[in-house]
Order: sequence, then C-alpha cells, then structure tokens
Amino acid sequence: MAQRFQTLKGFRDFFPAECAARNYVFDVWRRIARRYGFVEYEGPILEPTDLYRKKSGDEIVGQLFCFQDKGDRDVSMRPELTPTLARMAAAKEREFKKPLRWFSIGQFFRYEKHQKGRGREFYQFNCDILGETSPLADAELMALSIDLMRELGFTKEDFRIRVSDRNAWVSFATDKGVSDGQITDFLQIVDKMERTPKEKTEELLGNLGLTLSDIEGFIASGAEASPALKEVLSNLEARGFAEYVEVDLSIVRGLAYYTGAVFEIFDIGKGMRAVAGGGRYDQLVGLIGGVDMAACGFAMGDMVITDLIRETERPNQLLEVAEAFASGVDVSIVIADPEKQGEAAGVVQQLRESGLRVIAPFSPAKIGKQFQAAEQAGAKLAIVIGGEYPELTVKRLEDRTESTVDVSGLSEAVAGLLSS
RNA sequence: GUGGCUGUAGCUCAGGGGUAGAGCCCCGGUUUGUGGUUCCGGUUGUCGCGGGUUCAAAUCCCGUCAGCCACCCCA
Repeated sequence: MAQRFQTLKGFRDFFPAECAARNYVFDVWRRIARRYGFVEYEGPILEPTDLYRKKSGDEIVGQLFCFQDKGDRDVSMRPELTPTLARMAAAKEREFKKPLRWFSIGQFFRYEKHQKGRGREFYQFNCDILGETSPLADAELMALSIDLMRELGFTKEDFRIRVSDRNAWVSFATDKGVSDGQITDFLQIVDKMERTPKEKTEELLGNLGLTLSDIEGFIASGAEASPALKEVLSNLEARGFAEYVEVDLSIVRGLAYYTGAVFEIFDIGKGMRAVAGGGRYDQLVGLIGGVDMAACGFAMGDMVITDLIRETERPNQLLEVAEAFASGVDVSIVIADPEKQGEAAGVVQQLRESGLRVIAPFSPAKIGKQFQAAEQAGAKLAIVIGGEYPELTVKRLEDRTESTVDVSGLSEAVAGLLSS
C-alpha cells in the first residue's frame, strides 16, 4: 500500500478556498497600510538563532524551529519580524528620511503545540513607525489597526482597542521605591494579575513593598497617569475613534522590551481574544542594530482574525463575497460543434486580451455537461460557439437570458452584460 | 509539559458482541444544441493501528498513534 503523507503537525495546506480567504485578509492589510502611507518590505525567512536570543534570551530557543545548517551554523525559521526589522533599519539608518512607515506581510514559524488560533506556521501583518518619538505615532498605529478592523467589517459591537502605558507603570513603581532591578518582575506580576489568585498577587507585591490596593488605585486612575496616553486619546478622539478605545492600565503585555504606550485589539464577543497587539520599543533597534532609533509597531496574525471573521456576520459576508470572486470566472465557453475548436480558441484569446477571466473545455462533451461545468466554475456568462459561427449565443447564467451576437462585436457585448 | 473529547465510505455522521449503513459528493443514463431544484442506476471501506478477552470484536479491555479542545506559554 502506498505511503500516505500528511502535513507536518501544525502546518497548513491552503486549498483554493482557504487560499482565497487568506488573500482577502492580506488584501485588506495591504490596502489599509498603504492608505496610511506605509511602504512594504520583507526580510529573510531564515535567520541566525542568535538574533532571537539577543532579543528574547535563551528560553526562546524552545519555541523556535531551529537547526544546524550544512555549514554548521545555528539557524532558525523566523518566529517574528521585529528583530529583522531592527537590523534592517539600523543597517541603512542614514539612507532613509525619518520617520519610516513600514509594513510587511510574511510567514512565521514557532515550535508550539497546535490549537485553535495557533499553529506552527502562520502569517503576520507587521506595521512599524521608526525614528519618531511623538505619541502621535503611537496614535497613528492604533488608528490604523482600528481602520483595519472596520475595513474587515467589524463594528464597535465587536472589538475594542485597549491602551496602556508601561512608562506610567515604571514611574509608579519608582515612586513607590521599587528598585530598577525589580521593575521587570513587578511588571510581570501586574501582567499576570488577572489570572493569578489575589492572595498570591498580594504576597508577590508585598515582597516589593507594595499592596494590591496601591495597584488597583493606580489602574483606576486611567489616562491621568500618563501624559502620553492623554495625547494619544485626544488624537484618536479627534479622528472620531473614541468609541473604539478603552484605557486599561492592567494591560502591560508580557514583553520586556516595550518602553511606552502599549495596546491590544480585543474581541469583545464570546472569544475575548487578543487579535493584535503592539507598542513602543525605543531601545530595541539600539540593542539589535547598535543605532539608537525610537520605534513603535504592532502585529496581527492571520489565524485568530480569520476565525473571528468567520464567527461574525458582517465580516463573514464580506469574506464570502471575496471568496466567490476568487473562485469564479467571467466567461465559460460552450463548444456546441467540435469542428469549431479553432474558432473557439480565437474567441477565448480575444476575450482574455480584453482582461476577462475565460475558460473553455479541453475535451468534447455534451452541451448540458458544458453548461453544468460553466455553472460550477462560477462563470457569469456562457458563450455558445457552434455551426452558426460567426454568430454566437451569449447566455447570462444567473437569469438564463440569452442573446445572439456577431463575433466582431463580442467584446463590447460581453463587457455590457458583465457590468449590468 | 498537563488534562478532556473524538477516530466507521472522498465529506458529514449513524450503528454498539454474530464478519457494515444513511445523506452529500462523484460517475452513467433519462435528454444526439442549453445547467443549477426531476427520476433511475452505479463505484467507494483491512470500522486509526497493535495486542488481549470470546466460538465470534467495528462493538468489551489494554496500549499506541492521530486529530480537536482547554490549561501552561504566547515575541
């Protein structure tokens, strides 16, 4: 018996329907990024493992698809784009006028257990502004992420953007006498507060000389705690985006490298999932590339957002329209008389040169079968080529109306029928 | 890494000790130049794999593998 192959665990086949859905999401990502004046870039899929160690420490290696290449170099399939971006931006720092507005759509790999919304292979949209310290750059990214969601068909009933500021936490902790060396630990405690029993949190805070009510009081102070956040908020409000925004200081995001405003796009339906996240990371380009450059950015993965689209009525309708278009053609040729193969080929070429999507049968078949094939191919029109050539029959499959047209006037007639 | 659920036709699934079923899909005909919603007929399975109990296992037991889901983690 032949050996049966499957995809590797956590890897994905994209059959045409899934590929259409993926490309639809890509199209929206790209369209909105361009609307904000961002330009697309790309980096290598394989990088030295040290690039990721440098950013995230040795623990990261357990989550990497890494191996020794034939030159015995320690390499990894990229798990994220930010270190690559930092390297690229630093390498040609002087060639680009600041600020840089860069986006990328790429494939990433993490050695994790496969589950809903998470695989070992996924696509991610990355959007970053480099060389700009103003909080208005942070606001621009947040606005972009909101517009992305709106373009996908989501409304304020579906999502919120939750914003916070790590700087505000650092100031708070410093005022309370937490030493510099303990600040990372402190932020970890805050980050995990929602999922940790109160007693445990009290105990951990106690070790740092703090109490839970100190923390709760600070979270309650909201935007008052951060001048940067106030600026971000008033800017988003001026754009008419206030209804999408929620200040929530309890969002810290696990990453150690964030240095200012941080935010998450959050599904407020049943899932309560984070679908995108990002923030300011002013030190990272210096750490990776040796050139100090302020930066902020965010990323959105394809898996969670696609799940959410399918679960939400309006976004799913938009996706289905895109899928139907991707899987269809404009014209399917019906060859009623096999002697007219050659004439049919000429017609096909004429229509294709006018930009239409056209298919024709490869083998002779009954008329009925050919119409069935046209229907199943998602064609809008069927053109019957038979003994009457150069007279042709053009049939609209949707309402089954048909008309006859001379081949010399075909392109115009077809264009008219397709646009009506 | 931990736990739960599920593995039966290409797909969705039913059956629950006596060597397999439905619907969909697919193919052919009904219809020798007109399709989607007619009707008729047809193909398809080592019932995930290995072992055990039994006269007899798809069915019960043990193991294993795979998939899904949740936890941990999440750049």
